[in-house]
Amino acid sequence: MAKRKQNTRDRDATKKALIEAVVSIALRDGLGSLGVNAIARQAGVDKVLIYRYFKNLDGLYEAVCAKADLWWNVDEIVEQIDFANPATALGSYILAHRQALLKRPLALKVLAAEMTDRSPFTVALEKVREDRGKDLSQRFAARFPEMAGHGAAVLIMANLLSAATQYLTVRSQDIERFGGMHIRDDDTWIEISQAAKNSVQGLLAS
Amino acid sequence: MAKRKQNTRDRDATKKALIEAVVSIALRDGLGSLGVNAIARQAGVDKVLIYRYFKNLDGLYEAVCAKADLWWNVDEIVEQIDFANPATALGSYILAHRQALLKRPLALKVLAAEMTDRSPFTVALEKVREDRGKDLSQRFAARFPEMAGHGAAVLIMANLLSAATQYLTVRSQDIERFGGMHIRDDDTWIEISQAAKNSVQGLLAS
DNA sequence: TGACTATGTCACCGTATGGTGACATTTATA
DNA sequence: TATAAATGTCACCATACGGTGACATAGTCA
Repeated sequence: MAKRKQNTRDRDATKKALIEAVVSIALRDGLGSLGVNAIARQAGVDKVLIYRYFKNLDGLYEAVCAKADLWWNVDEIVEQIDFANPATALGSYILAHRQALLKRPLALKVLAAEMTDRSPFTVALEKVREDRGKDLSQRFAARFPEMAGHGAAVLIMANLLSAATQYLTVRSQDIERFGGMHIRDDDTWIEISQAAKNSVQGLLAS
Repeated sequence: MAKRKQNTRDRDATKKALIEAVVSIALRDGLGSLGVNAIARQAGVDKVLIYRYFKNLDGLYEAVCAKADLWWNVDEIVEQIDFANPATALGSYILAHRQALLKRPLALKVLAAEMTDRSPFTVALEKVREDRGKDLSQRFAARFPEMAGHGAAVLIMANLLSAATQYLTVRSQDIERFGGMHIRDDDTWIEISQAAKNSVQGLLAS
């Protein structure tokens, strides 16, 4: 279990071991299982060093957040979006959003934990998510000025579909089906993307 | 804090006090704060009675689930739905779904907790939710046979919108906004319902 | 009444937690 | 080289947890 540290006295290495221990426990058992004792044990280090080097558990958590990429980069999303028209863009965004989340298991754990607890992890996620969200929606608005004419309906649908994608992607880590849909299958998500595209298309045609 | 029980020796009253203590703690602090000591303290009863009368914490939880209504009744939803056409039906379902959840704060807590933990609460919720969901979708299918012609797209959109409603309603207990939408305002949800209705209408027209 | 059960109180155990102070040893500085 | 700081180990504290056995008292039934 414990990554034994030999006699090496290296502050940076110890801090790194602690940070990695946090991530490893969070991924294995969830953020709820984090604690000084468990983290120190996992890092193979005395727990007192957490207080010495990070002052707090929260200080350690903040250090983890600073090193982890908790959310997608806008460019990473944009380059997977088909900007042919607003509808196809939104359909492909769903798939890109889901893939970006799946690439970040820590983000999935934080998204799950933020439903019940507030921690440095969740506040860090809130912040970066809000920034990226605004950035992305601005890029959408810039490419599709015609969307403004249709009121807020398209924006609302985008938010709804984004929320659903987030929720179902997190849940798909634990459950197989939601309302009959096999939310772990890529095929299902292609159908979801298509249905969303067609819906928004109908919305714009009206 | 502790609801003092006087000298009354009444097994049923004690069991009731324990059950109510579970609910009260769950609503105040979340399911994660439940434990023998806290529950017994809240009920003003010795913790050993939990083991005597319910065998386990899980036994007590199951008793709580048996008495609580963790999910909406289908009739309660159906009577608020406008079955004029599939699109308006789905739009009104969103509002009915949200209202039914808001009426059940314990359901909201369980929905939040099931993201990170599995407990008798979450399995009970899973079961009743699945049953009611199937029932409701059958009623939809019976009233709108024309939906079958449009493939699974409408069903998929119904599931997505249901997931989004569930997620955003739970989150609205803790946060004010999601992607710029004020998810606590009833006005916002009317707009959401309208956007969803128009989307599905467009989907059926295509 | 007497015996027995049901109900409830209390003290206690082992374990784990978050947190702190005292000590040892390595490294760097004067 | 002598001194001080940095790094790490260890023992310990108070608290809370889940869980159990021993005991007191109220109700019930023969």
